[in-house]
Amino acid sequence: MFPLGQRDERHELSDHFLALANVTRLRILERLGEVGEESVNDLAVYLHMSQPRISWHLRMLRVGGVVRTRRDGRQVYCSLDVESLARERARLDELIGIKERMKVRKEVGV
Amino acid sequence: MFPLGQRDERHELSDHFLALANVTRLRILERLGEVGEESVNDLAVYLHMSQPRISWHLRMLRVGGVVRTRRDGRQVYCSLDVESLARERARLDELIGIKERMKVRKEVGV
DNA sequence: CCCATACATAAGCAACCCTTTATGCATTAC
DNA sequence: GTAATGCATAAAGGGTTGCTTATGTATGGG
Repeated sequence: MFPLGQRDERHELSDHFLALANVTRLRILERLGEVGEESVNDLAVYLHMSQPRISWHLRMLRVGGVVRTRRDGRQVYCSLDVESLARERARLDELIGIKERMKVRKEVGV
Repeated sequence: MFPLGQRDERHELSDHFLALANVTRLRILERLGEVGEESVNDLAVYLHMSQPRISWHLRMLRVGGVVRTRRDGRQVYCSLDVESLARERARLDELIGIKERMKVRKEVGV
C-alpha cells in the first residue's frame, strides 16, 4: 500500500548487513559462489560445522536477503540471492550516494 | 610483507559489514552523505543523541572502514570513506561473484 | 505403518553489542 | 596559569548474537 518508511527501510538494510557481518556466513557465501547451489548438510560437511549451526546462519542469511533456499525432497538447497543483494546495495547507494551527488549538483548550480 | 590470508580478509569484511549493520550508524551515514562533513557534536545534536553514543558508533564506522575523521582544532570532522567503501564492496564481489563467473566460464568451456 | 534421513527449532550459556553515566584527555580562550 | 569546549574512553547493565546439545518436524524408503 504505502512505500516503506525510512525507519523500516533502514532496519531492513541493517538486517541485510548484519547477515554479511560474520566470518562463518561469509564462508558460506564463498562456498555458494563457487558451487552455485548446495544442500544444508553438504555445507555443514564442507565447513566442518554442526548442522544446527549452519541452519542458524542460513536463517540470518535468508532474513537478510542474502541467500534463498528451495526444497527438493528431503534436502534444502541454498544459493545466493543475487537480485536481493543488488537491491540492498542500491538502497545503500541511495541512502548515502545519491544525496551526495545532488548536493554537488546544487553547488554546481544544476 | 605478506598479503592478507583469507582468514583475515574475511574478518575485515565482517567488521566492515558490522559497521553498516545498525540503524543509528546508517542514519549517521545518511547525514554525512547529505552534508559531506560534520563534527561529532553537530552529529549528536542533529540526531538527538548523546555525544558518547555518537563517538562509540563513529569508532565502529572508522574500524570498519566506512568513515574517516580529521581533527581541526577542537573539533573532529567526519566524512564517508568512499574509497574504502568501494574497496570492501569489491572484496565481497571477489569473494562471491568472480568465482561464480569463473564457474560459468568453465561450463561454457572458455 | 515404522524407520531413517534432512533440516529446523528450543534451551542454556558465553561473548559481544549498545546504551547511559561518569571520567579523562586534548585544544582553545581568558 | 585556570576555565571551558570537544571528543574519547571506562564501567555497568540489558539485550542480542552465536554456539552446543537435545528435541521436533517433514520427506522418503521399507
